[in-house]
Amino acid sequence: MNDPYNPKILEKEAQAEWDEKQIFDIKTDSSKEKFYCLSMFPYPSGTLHMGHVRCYTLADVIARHQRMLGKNVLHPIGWDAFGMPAENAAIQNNVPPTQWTYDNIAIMREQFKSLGNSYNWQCELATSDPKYYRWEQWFFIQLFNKDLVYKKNALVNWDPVDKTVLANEQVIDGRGWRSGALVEQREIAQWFIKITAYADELLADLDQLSGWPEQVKIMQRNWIGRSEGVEIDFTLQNSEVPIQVYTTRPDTLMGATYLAIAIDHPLAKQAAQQNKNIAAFIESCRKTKVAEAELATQEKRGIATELTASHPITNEPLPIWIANFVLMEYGSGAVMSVPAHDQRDWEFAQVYNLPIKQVITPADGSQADIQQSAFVDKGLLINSDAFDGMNFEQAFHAIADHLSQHNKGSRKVNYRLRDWGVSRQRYWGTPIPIINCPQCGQLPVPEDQLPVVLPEHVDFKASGSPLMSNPEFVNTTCPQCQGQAQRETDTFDTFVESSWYYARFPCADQDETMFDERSQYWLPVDHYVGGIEHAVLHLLYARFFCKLLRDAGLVQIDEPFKNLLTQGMVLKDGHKMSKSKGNTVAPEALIKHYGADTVRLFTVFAAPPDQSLEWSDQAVEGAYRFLKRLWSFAQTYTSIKHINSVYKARKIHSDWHKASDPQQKIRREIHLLLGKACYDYERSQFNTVVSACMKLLNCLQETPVHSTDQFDQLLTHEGFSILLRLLAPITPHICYKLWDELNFEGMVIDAPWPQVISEALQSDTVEYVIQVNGKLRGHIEIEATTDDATIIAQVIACEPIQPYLIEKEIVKTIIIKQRKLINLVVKPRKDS
RNA sequence: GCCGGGGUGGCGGAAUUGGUAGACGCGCCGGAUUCAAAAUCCGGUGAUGGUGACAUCGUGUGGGUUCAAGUCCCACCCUCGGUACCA
Repeated sequence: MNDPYNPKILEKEAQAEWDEKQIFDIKTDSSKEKFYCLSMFPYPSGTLHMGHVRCYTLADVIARHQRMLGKNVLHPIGWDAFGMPAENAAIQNNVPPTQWTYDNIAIMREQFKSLGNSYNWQCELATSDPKYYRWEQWFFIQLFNKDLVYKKNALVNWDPVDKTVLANEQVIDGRGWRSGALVEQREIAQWFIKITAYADELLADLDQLSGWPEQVKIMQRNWIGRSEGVEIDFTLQNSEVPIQVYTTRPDTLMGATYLAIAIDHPLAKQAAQQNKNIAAFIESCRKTKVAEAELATQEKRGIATELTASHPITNEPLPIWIANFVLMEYGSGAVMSVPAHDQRDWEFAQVYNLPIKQVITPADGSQADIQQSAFVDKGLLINSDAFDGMNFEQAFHAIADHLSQHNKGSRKVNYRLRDWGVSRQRYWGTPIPIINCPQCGQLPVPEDQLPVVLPEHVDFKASGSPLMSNPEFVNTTCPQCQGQAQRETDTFDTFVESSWYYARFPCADQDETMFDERSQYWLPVDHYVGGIEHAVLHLLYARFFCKLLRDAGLVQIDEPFKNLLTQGMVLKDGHKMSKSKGNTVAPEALIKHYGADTVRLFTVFAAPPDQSLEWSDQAVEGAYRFLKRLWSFAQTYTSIKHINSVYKARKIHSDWHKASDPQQKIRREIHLLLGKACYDYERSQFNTVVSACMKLLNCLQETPVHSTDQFDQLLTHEGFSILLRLLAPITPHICYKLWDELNFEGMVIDAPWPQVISEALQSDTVEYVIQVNGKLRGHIEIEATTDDATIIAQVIACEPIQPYLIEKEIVKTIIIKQRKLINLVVKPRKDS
């Protein structure tokens, strides 16, 4: 304790002590409320980066805080172990993905341990472990049997040189990242899970997630994109089958001047067979990657077909165009184009000289200039025969009714959300447990043959998926006819594994069932921590899976994550840290140099959790300095070691009211700061918790060193015990050590959370801010019990504001904000 | 393009949600200590004008509401995340 602060030794000792006492082992304790704290498990990419450190520190702060609040805490960690990087490493360095992945896990596990996180290591799991993914395969088969999965064609990025499917990330400026070849869209058969069957529930249940950030809920709502509209049948000349179009603006139907269909629409494909120009156009549109951002920003192009549709009301002929901006995945892959009232249609009509017919006019009687741009607001109908004069609502219903009466359309709820394509043409993932039999079709692998294990030795050099070129894996027998059959060689999207891991942690060792009673006890996750980049995909899939699991009777909850903390990015020089930008900071070196507590303190203090964090070497130094100050302060006050023995049982001295004014003031300040810190813990704003702790230390340092005054000693005792407990979740090692050294009772992590003592906060006077015309002009100390009239009298009489009231000013209004502020609204005298 | 964040001193950020803008920390400046440096400690630090008390301006830009706006409303700019095969 006389030595300088030495985190290297101190932290190792603390961690060894926690290990030895097994304080983070899971305990079933019915006397305590359970609290499941979870951080999004990492992909084992090699070593921890600062983004990891931030996420896992925040989660650890929450877990330790909840534990100190008296809860029984589960705080597991595992590995999202399947993914592309392992496969890439295998190709580049000739290392098997299994080895690469498990080597990385070993490194990162040690790094996690050096951070001192309070994990339940018994729960550790890796998704690449057959013991894990066998339940995923099993569950997929349950979904298959319930008709919740299906196979259909979907587009992928195709590298014509490497002859592989590319991820969007692997397409750089329209070219394959390795071959440099221009990518093409290609249709292949893939498995889908029917998330759209749950669209309504996924949308509705967002309302019950009061512990989620509003922005995440809004993003999910928009992603699901429920809309109410009308599906309209446009009859096709020379065809029995009508072309279906979905619109949310049936009121503009009379202004439709052409139809636009996606390049993948069956009619477009048909047209391409008969017309070389159309075929060439479609071919040229395919030379782009499959990404919404790409489609939405590219130049809008189209080509006319020889097809014509009839307007469902007027029977006017409408030309059909093929356009690169119409999405096959949304609606029916065809839209009615109303250039007067849709900006995209308007621009398209300008380029291709298509007619623009105005049918909506502003409701306020003004004129819309549709020569300049589309008028997209809702308004009153014109040029629409029987519907003229109607507003949006009236027209919506009148036109919808008209169409359904004539069998030409009906009201329809539509979603932007699409079914989840889970097939990946890759090796390092969970094999999809399906057998394709030439006689019997697609059959699930019998449950007693699970898991379908990923073969270890495969050829990464062969084209296509490595599994496809592995005959021992591919060839099997049909479970139905016992004939020759082939296994599915695609693997699952890795989002499938991360959609249910939270429920598996409590029973990771369970080989008999997917989940057991331990999962039921711990679920739902009480606080989930992870990056904002997962706001939609992962968090929506995980919610979806929870509902699938519930409907299969496997869990008893509707939603998996009660509270959500989405942490921001870690940036350096304004950019996301990444190897490619060369701006990474390795946490390992920092931990070696400063210790884990400093790294933890910095990441917590530097920014509010939900916002991006700008890296600063100097601020790390500052965090270190604070811990050194804390350490040397404790050394100065080794006298409280003695006091703590004396005061152990007596937290509050009954004679406290006899303490001096300065002493009372310091104690008041301590408890105000404690209140602030507790409030900020509750709202997960940990950066200001640290700030309050720094102020608290500054405040304690105002008490004379080695004072023999009993009240000074009491202040030091109480203040320091509060400070150590407030800091313990953030910098657990130094707090553990100091608590022990200074003879406080037990371990700090087992100490009761400090409580604000209202008696300490009491004050006889209130300081009011005085404003004149909203500008700060002074302060006044007023007895707390004073009534408003007296307060006003005192304020008007008080010295500092006199210059603002003399002669030319008269008081017009007085605003009083109780216990806070008085604003005198004054104006010049008329005669001055 | 679309959806969602963010923009406050030299820097990270604070402002208990409409009530003292800049807490806390970093950096910088000055001082103490030291042979010297590091470390540590003390003081100062939004801008402009003034010797000074003080005054005026000031939260991305432009408008608006209000006794009072970083906070609410309208329009815009920049930037970050997501955009369904990165995880």
